[in-house]
Amino acid sequence: MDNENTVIQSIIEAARKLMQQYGFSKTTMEDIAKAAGKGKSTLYHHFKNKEEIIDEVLGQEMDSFFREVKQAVDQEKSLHAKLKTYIVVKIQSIRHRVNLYRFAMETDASTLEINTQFRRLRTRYDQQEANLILSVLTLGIAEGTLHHQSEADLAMLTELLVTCVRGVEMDIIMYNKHNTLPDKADLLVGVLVKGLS
Amino acid sequence: MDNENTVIQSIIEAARKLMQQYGFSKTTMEDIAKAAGKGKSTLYHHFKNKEEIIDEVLGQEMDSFFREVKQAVDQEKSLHAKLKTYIVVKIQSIRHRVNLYRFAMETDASTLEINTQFRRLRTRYDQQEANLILSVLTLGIAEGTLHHQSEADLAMLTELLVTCVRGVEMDIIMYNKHNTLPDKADLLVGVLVKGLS
Amino acid sequence: MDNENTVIQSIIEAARKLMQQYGFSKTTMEDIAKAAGKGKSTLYHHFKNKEEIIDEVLGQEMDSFFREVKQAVDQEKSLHAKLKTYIVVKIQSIRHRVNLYRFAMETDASTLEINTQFRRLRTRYDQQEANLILSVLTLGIAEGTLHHQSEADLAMLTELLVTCVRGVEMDIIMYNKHNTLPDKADLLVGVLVKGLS
Amino acid sequence: MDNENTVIQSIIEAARKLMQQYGFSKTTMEDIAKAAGKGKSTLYHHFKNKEEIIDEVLGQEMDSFFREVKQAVDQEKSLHAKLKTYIVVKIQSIRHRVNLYRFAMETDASTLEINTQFRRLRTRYDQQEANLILSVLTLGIAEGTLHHQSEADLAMLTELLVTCVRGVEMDIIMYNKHNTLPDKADLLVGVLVKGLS
DNA sequence: AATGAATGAGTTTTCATTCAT
DNA sequence: CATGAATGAAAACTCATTCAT
Repeated sequence: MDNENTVIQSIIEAARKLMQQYGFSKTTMEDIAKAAGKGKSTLYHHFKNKEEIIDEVLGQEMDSFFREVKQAVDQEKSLHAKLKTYIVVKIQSIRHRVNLYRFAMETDASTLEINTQFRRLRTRYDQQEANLILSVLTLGIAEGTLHHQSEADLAMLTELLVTCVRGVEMDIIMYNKHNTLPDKADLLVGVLVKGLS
Repeated sequence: MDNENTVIQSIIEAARKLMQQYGFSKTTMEDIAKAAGKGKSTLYHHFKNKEEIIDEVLGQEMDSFFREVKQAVDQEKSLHAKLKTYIVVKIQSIRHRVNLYRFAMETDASTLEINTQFRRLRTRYDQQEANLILSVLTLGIAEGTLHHQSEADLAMLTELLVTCVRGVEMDIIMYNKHNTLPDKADLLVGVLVKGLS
Repeated sequence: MDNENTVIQSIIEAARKLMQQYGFSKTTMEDIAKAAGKGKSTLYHHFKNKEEIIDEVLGQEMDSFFREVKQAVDQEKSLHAKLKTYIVVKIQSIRHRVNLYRFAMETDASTLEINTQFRRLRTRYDQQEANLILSVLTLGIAEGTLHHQSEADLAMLTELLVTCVRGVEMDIIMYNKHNTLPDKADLLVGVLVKGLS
Repeated sequence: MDNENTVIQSIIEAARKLMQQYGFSKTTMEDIAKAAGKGKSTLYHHFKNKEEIIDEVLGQEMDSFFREVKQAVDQEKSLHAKLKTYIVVKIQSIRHRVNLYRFAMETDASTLEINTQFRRLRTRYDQQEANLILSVLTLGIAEGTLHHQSEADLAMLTELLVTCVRGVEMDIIMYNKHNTLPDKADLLVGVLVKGLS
């Protein structure tokens, strides 16, 4: 039982490394098997097909991704610091996962099922993130940095903030522009906080 | 010669339609040939390979894309209106091109060359966009809505704005969340303008 | 020991159901194991290989098949009734076993051994059937419906009758034509009896 | 164009030989390609998939099969001779095609489409055969060997005859029992004609 | 200029069977 | 007895690209 998990985990581990480096479609079952030190057909003993491996890799990765971000944000005290940390750490975490992250886009008409599952994963993650940011903004209000807002407005602001940060993510993913990151994070937080206050 | 252009254009047209619908990798040379009413090997007479077709499709698409956005923005007068129009029209234009746009992500290690070319196209487009936004912001200063800024600061602001809008783009591309778009555009413009003033 | 038999029988039972539904080749060892509630490798404790399971399934099935037909024929009195019953019941019994029956044909060069074994089973069954029909014809002679015949002729007639009925079987197996069955059985029996008298 | 047919025909020819010898499922695309002196993927240039090759092989084979039988029957004059020839030649023709013929049975639940197409082929063949036998029986009536019959009865008799002969076919296909064939054909024809007169 | 023919190098998946515990 | 883990060998199918005409 413990062994079962070890084997499965070692396959996922191998898959994750390869997929991080080469992307999902370029990572073949053969590659994964070889990297895990197993026979190709052994993979099919533990997973129904490639899709199931991808799902597992993505699920684990997103969870650990969120944990990293949350932990870093939790350690900061002020609204400003928390928001900046959120942006910076999120981006840094993404940089190690660019290829996995790109997956969201590898979507074609024919891959609908993959995406269905992916969307589920993604939704779970987004929910967690929204909660995190919401609590940060609530703290900003308690702190006095932000005005008091209606619940609906807070939800909207949360969404807006996440949306803007997603723009920064994209700069990273698409252009590898991360040199100016801390400055841009500062500016973004400054503008948003001022704009929202 | 004129004929040559007609053929080439009909191939690109066919390729564009297919790629818009199914994405780049799922669109095969065979599909394109069939849709263009030509033999598969004919494509290779006019283009070196699939990559070259993709480049051409993307290039044309980006140009027309930029033209749409610029034209709409130019018709507005105030800073506020221009920015909102920029966001709204850009997003609308993207919606018709989601799969083409997604291309930026279909990247795997092995497809580096494609990306190199894509990056060139993308850079050209970004430059045009930056110029457009810069001129809008400059107008905002002339209008008195924004403070006067150093050239470096203006560049930074431009980039920030573009970055935030890219976040909205992503909401569309990844989640098809466009129902709240006009509201969100309003809010975003409001916050940014206030934050920047 | 008794337990051993229970396990074996439950495996065969599972195999039979699956093979009846999906045919021999499409029924995998995994399917059988799952249906029997056992591990895949457990099957190999009780049977040397898949072939041995097939043999057992076929053997049991043919025996029960013959028992059904014989029992029905024995209950009839006259030659005419017995022959008609023979055809009708045989066909009905086959209808529940179409996929098993089809097995005789799943033969490829590589499956020669399977067929060798199958031929043995089949021969045993055919012998029983020939005996049954022979006794029916003998009764027909005693009854006066048929002329007296030499032993060799009787054997030949038996074979002919079985052969013709096999044609009806095939109509069922290949075309599922069984709607006209009772009529055709009547006609066939009539023609044969008249032709033979 | 002529060349196209040559290539296609040579593929079918290769496929036919292999399938006649080894059966459909044991004949792989690779085998066919090798036998045709082509690359594996070339097959897919000319046929959509394995199924399409099988269909073509079967279609051609059935046509030539029917032609052989019809030609032989046409050469005979009397009802008796025609019927006997029908049986004997049909069986002989089948003997060269046993493995192809067996195909009808290679059916599993999953192979439904193949069978749909096969059923179409088979139906076409059966129709031709029924017409042939019908004309033979009509001749038997003209000849005075058979009583005059209603159209419906004639159809029924035709079907019965074909059905009985199918039994003989099966003896060949399943048991390779063809040594006693001519005698059995004589007997069968005798019994049927007497039974029908 | 146009194209039908050909293909190499992959890719996922299947399954009967063996082995270590 | 039982079984989870492992696998080799094969199979069907794909696709960008080249070549001869």
